Amino acid sequence: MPTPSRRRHDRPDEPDTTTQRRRATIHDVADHAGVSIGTVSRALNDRRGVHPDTRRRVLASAAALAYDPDKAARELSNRRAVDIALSVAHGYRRLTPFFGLFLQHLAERLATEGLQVREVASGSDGLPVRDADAFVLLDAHPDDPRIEHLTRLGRAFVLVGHAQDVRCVAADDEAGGRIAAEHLLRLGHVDTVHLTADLHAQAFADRAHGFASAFDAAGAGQVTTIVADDASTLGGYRAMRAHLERGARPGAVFAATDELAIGCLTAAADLGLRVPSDLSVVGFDDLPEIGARLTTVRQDIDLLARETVTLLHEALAGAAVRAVRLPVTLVSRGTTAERRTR
Amino acid sequence: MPTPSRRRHDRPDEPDTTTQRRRATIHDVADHAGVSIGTVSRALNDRRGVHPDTRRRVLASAAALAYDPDKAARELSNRRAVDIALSVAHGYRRLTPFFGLFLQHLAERLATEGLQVREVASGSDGLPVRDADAFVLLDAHPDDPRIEHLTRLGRAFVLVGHAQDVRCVAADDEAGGRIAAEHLLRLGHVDTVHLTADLHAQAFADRAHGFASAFDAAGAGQVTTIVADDASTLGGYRAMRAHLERGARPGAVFAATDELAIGCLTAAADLGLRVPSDLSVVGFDDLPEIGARLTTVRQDIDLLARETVTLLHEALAGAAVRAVRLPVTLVSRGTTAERRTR
DNA sequence: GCATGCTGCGTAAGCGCTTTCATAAAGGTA
DNA sequence: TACCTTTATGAAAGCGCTTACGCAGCATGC
Repeated sequence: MPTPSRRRHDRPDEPDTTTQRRRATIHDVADHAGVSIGTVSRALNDRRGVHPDTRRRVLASAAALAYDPDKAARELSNRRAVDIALSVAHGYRRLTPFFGLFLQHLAERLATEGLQVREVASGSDGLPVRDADAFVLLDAHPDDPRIEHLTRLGRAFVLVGHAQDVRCVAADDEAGGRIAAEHLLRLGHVDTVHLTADLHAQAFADRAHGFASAFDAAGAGQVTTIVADDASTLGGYRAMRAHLERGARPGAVFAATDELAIGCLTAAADLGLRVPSDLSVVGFDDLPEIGARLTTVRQDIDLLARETVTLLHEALAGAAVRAVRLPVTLVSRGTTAERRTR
Repeated sequence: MPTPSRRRHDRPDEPDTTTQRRRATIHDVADHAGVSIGTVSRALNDRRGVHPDTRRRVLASAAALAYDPDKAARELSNRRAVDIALSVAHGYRRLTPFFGLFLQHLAERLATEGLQVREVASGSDGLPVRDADAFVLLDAHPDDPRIEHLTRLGRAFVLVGHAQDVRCVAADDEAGGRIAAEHLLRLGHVDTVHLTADLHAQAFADRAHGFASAFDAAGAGQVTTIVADDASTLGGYRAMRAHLERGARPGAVFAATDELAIGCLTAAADLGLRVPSDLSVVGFDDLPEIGARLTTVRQDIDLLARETVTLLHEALAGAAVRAVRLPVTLVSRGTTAERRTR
C-alpha cells in the first residue's frame, strides 16, 4: 500500500475563502485508485508492466478526477537534450494564419514529451541563422539550399511540404486538387479557374497539378490558371478581379488557399456576381474562422504536427528516410452549387 | 563554499560523439561564480539579500555562460494556482497578426512566473464560455457585456484597450493619431484621408479622434474619414480604391492599422499613384514583416503584455483600479514625403 | 527441491528552478 | 563584553512528473 505523503498543497485547515479550483495531480489519481504515482504514470503513458485491471482502474480514476497532466512538469521530467528549430524560408510570411496554427500545434505536441521548438529565420543566403540539433523546415522548395546545408552538417531535419528523397510530411496536395476537381465536375462545371500563388512552392504546384489533371482525365471543360502576387486575401482579390474585369465568366474557381478563396469571394461580390449561383468557389486548408462558410479542402493541421514529431524522432534515431502524405477531405459548405445552364 | 553535487548530466567520461551542446543550468552558473544555486536564483530575480558584489559576479557568470533559465522548470517551481483566460469578443478575428503577437508575448511573460493563459472564446451572448480566476479581455468596447458579467462574478480582469472606470491598458491611441497628424503637417500636407475600420472599437475611435483634432488644432486642411469593412489588407484596399476611383486625390493617408496601410499602398499602386511622391501613407502598429518599409506609429506589444501582467497581479491582489496608457512613437520610413505642390 | 526468470508494483531520484529555513557573520546598543 | 538585529549565504524541500531500481510473488525448468 502506498504511503500517502504530506505535500505543500495539503492544508486541510486552509480557509479557502476564494472560489479557487485546484487541478488534480498525479498524486490525487494515485490515492483515488489506491496505487502509487509510478503506476499511474506508467498506466497513463502506456508503459508495459501494468496489470490490465490496474490500468483500467487508474484510467477510471483519472477520468473521474478530470486529471490533466501538467505540461511543465512533464516537460521538465521528460527533458531530452535536443534543441529543435523551426526554420522558415527567407521572405516567408510568418504571420500567416496557417503558420501560426501549425506552430501552435507543433509546440504543443512537442511540449508533451519535453521538447521545445524555437523559431529561426533564414538569412539572405537562405540558410538558418542559428544551429540546432534538429530542424523543421517550412515552406521549402525542391532545390532549397537548407536541405543540402543540413545534410552536410549531419543535422536531423524534416521538411513540411512534399519533396523527393527527403524526410518530409505534407497533406496530399495533389489528391486535394483532385477531389476539388471531382466535386466541381460532379456539379457539372466545365469552365473553371485555378487561383493560386507562387507555383514554385511545391504544395501549390501539387494542388494545381491534381486539379488540372483530374479535369483533363474527365475530358470535360477547361481550366485557366491564374497566379496571384501573394497567397493573401488581397492577392486573391486583385487577381480574381482583374480576371473578371477582363470579361471572363468562369463557372467555378478552385483557390489554392482559403485566403485566396476569400479574396475571390469578395471580388465576385464587388463585381455583382452571386456565389454560388453565378460562381462556385472552393478553397483549401479549412482554416477556422477564415473559411467558416467556405466549401474547402480540409487538411488536418494537428495531424500534420503529430506526424512532424514522429518524423523528427525518426530523424534523431537515424531511421530510414520516408515521405508521408496526409489525407485531405472535401468539406462542402455554401459556396459551391450546380453549374447554371443559362 | 558550496559543495559541487553530482548530477544526472555530470558524466565526464561520456563519449560525446555527437556535436551536442548542452544548455547551461543554474548549477553551472553557481559553480562558475562560486556560489550556491539559491544565491544565483536570488541574484537573477532581483531578490533582496544579495551582496552587490556577489550579484555582479553572478550576472557576469550568467552572461559568460549564456545562461537562459529553463521555462518549464521556472514555471513548475513558481506555480501559482491561478487560471488565467484570454477572452476574445464574439466575432473577433483571432488570426490577426496583432492578436497572434500579443498572445505570444503575454504567454511568454506569464510563463516566466509560472502562470499560463488559455484562450477562451465568447458565446453568442458575448460572455466567455468558460470560467477562470482571471481574465484578459481583448477587443472590448465600452459597453461590453463581459465587463459587468465578470464584475458581478467577482473575477479579476484587465481589459486591453482603453476604457472608463475599468482596469485597462492600451497604447496611447489618441497620441498616436496626433503624432501621425503632426508628422504629416510637418511635411506640409493639407488634404488627408483617415482610413479606418469599425469606429465602434475604442482604439480606432481614439486614433481617429487624435488625428482629426490635431489637424483641426493646426487649422490646416481637411481630413476625410473612410471606413473599411474590415481592418485587413483587403478591407483597406477596397475602401481606398473606391475612394480614389471616385476621383479623390488626397496627399496623404493615415491608416488605423498597418494592414489597412498595406491595402492602401496596393490600391495606390494599382491606380498608378506613386508612394510617397503622389501619396504619403502612415500606418499604425509597426508589425514585423508586415510593415517593414512603412512609415508607421509604433506600439510596443511586449510592453503591452508586460503591463497586462502587472495589472493582472493588481487585480488578483485587489488593488485599486487604474488605467495605463503606453507611449507610442513615430517611425519614419519610406512611405511619407513632403507634399508635392503641383 | 531450488535456482531462474518474469511480472507488477512501490520507492526514490532527478529534471531546473524558487523559496523557506537555518546559520554565520557583521553591525548596533547598553 | 554580552545581547539583539540585520544581512548574506548555503542547504534543502518542493513544484508534478517519468523512470531506474529493487523487491516481492508466482510460474517454470531441471
